[in-house]
Amino acid sequence: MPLSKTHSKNGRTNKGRESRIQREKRELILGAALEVFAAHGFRGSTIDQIADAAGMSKPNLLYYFARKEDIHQSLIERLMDTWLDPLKAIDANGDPMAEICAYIKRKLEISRDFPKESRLFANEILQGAPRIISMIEGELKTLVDEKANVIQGWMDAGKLNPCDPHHLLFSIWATTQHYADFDVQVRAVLARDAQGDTHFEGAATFLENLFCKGLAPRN
Amino acid sequence: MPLSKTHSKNGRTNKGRESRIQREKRELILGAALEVFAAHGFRGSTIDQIADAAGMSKPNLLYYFARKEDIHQSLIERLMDTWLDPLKAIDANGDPMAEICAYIKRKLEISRDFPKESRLFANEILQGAPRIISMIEGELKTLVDEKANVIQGWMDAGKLNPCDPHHLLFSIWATTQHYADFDVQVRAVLARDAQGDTHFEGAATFLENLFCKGLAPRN
Amino acid sequence: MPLSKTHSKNGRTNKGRESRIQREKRELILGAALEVFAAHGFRGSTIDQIADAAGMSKPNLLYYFARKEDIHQSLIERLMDTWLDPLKAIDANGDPMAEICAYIKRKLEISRDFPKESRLFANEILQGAPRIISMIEGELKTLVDEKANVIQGWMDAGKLNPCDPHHLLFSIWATTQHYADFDVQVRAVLARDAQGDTHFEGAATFLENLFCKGLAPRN
Amino acid sequence: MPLSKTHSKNGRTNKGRESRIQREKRELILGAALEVFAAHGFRGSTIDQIADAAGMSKPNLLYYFARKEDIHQSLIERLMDTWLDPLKAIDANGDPMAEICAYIKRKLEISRDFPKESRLFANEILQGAPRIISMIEGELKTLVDEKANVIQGWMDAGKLNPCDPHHLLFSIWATTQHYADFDVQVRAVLARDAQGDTHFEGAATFLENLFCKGLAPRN
DNA sequence: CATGAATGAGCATTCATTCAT
DNA sequence: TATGAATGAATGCTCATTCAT
Repeated sequence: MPLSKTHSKNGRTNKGRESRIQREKRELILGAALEVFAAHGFRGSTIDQIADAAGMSKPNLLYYFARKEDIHQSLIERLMDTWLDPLKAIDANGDPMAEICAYIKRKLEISRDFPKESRLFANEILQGAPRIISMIEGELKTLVDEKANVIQGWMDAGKLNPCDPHHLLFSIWATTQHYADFDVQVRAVLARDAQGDTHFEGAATFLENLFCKGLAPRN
Repeated sequence: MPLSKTHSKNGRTNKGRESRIQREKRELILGAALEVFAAHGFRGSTIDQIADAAGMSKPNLLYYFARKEDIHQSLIERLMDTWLDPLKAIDANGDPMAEICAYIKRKLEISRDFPKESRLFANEILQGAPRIISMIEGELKTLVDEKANVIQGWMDAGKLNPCDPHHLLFSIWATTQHYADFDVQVRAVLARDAQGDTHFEGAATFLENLFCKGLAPRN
Repeated sequence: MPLSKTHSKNGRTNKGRESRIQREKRELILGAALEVFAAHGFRGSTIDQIADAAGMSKPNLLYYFARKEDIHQSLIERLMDTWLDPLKAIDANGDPMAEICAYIKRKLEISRDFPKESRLFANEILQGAPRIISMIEGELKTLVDEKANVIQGWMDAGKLNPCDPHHLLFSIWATTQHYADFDVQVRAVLARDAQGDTHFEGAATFLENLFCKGLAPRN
Repeated sequence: MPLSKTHSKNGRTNKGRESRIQREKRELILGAALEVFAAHGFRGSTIDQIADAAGMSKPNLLYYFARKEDIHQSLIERLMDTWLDPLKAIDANGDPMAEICAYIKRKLEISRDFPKESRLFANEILQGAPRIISMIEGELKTLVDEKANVIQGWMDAGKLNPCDPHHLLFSIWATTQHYADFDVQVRAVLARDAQGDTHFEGAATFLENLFCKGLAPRN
């Protein structure tokens, strides 16, 4: 992760060496920023809010990240790993149904455990993905195409009911991320049934059933 | 005579009579605002952008809508109808599978034909739905509960494979709206296969298959 | 009273002929403007407020007075008459004490009956009298000097206790106008004793006593 | 650390500790603001004018006082002390005539030395005292009632010619403040006699005479 | 490292005034 | 006359960013 412009500008670049304290401060800021960005969007968030949430002064925050945009960029970048990992984990040699069910489960867990990350991502895509379009057209597309091939292979082998693998992935993304991105709506509609995160179990049951039924090969 | 606060302020409003020209201008503004709000969110949009998009001066725009928030409110209000209508159309006396398939189809058409509206809504929910939470907790929840009851009835009657009706609705919303809200990502991943709106047919086929299989009763 | 610029600009000047209707509308506007200007000052008042108070549209109001400043100017001009008249009425041939008491009484009546005019004047003076300084340095000063001479004459003749006639006039102005200009404060301090205008009687009694005692010649 | 809302917003205020520099800047601003507000009233004054007068940029000024209203409020608050102090100083155990004469003298000195404060106050009252009405109905009224009682006591004891103590106070206020509030008019009328502040001596002589005569008990 | 102070650019909104009908 | 519509110039305020210490 590159040091902020402030550093290089001062000619005091640490050449990759970052003290533990520095790293911790940057983590602190990123955590605060995630909270704020996920709640108000990029334009709707102010450096003041983030500095407040991080418990530091605005200029001090800007010492670690020279521009608001940089904080956002850092968040997005590390987000992409979280985002791609579950998909990467789909094992071409595993049992098709099990692999897909596991993927759904992992995605749902991410929605439950990292809803802010999900909303940050959704915000970014909604605005046209200005800052990550290249990553999407590159890394993500490559990975998706690869895994779609795997799934297609399974279908061709009669191990899965045939359908478009890309749309299958879209549906898994959509249904699982929905519980993070549309959280307020989900909770409002479920009302008292959605205290805490209990409704995630209902969601898991439902989605497993939906996709298993939909994908199980006819015998 | 304008409806905006600026004018009603003087208490000489014409009570709903609105000239054709006025109505057209207001439509023009709302169209431009939809474009802008959907792309940048409420806080990320400026009156200047909207005025530019509508081809008028900022003060002139404010002649029709006294505050930025008023424009947004107007859009949200008319959006809610578009949003609830398809759900309302689910007929308790219709054929269960047909009704649900038709609902999915309608929702998908909305994503194709009114993607900006969908993104406006998504933006709003993502930010915690500050301006529509009451509508969601009220009108929407009531309607959802009602239709969930209908679906539950169908399941109890053995006409549908039993599952949680609320999560079913969430999944339909998520999968269909995904094609509008995550449009850039969908197109980037599908690349040349997603020129125009052709991928919506693939989506329709896939979703129909998914939900039909998932819901078809075992006999 | 000159016609507004709008008229001359249009080349449709009525050459001093003003229809009854026109005159009435102008009166209507001036009345409304007096109310508004007295309450909020020149800069604090908007044409909208005045138009509202006058029950007409803003452009229509501006048809009669082309600029906000013109309305204010008209008010100030006619105010000066009201302002100078009581002073003019001091009769050099009258009984000194009676003349002065009558003057005080008239001034107090003006404060009671035309408080808005008084406040308009006070506002103008407070701001440095930008629009009427010439009138004050000219007409008013001349008149004051003249009457001060009359009073001085009375004193020289032993009919009044000698004192500075200018400061005497200032004190009469100050004490009487106070009940209009500082109306809120007077009422707040007197509280329930100042319902309606009843406290003006107390003021009259007090001031008559004060100035009579102060001016009565020692015998 | 600043006291203004902007800063307290983040909850990390230093609780009253204010650097010397800061205090000086705030004084600078208040001085400039007093000048401007006294001359144009609250609505008639712009932050730009004040910033200019204080020799700083508008945002910098807003760094010290987050809102225009805050500056005004600060001025009004410190004004109230200046305003009530002389009245408080009236000593129930002192010599009645001497006490009142001293009060008049103090009030006149305030008009001479703090004319802008007086005009600020007059401006506020003229506009209906929106921001200080509570202070007037509370603290001021209480104090006035108390001192009016003292004066009434003196009258009952035959030490002063009986009259309404409230109107007496009003008259003292009116006559003394007149030299600050109507300064332009006073100077214009006195013309060359009012160069500098020399006319304040004439005023003092006149007022002492007026009120002494008016209040001296008949023996 | 940390922060108080400063600022340019921007933004929503107001308002006097003009224009067209 | 009357008014709906339009606009340039403010005006209060925000905010990312910079500067100095």
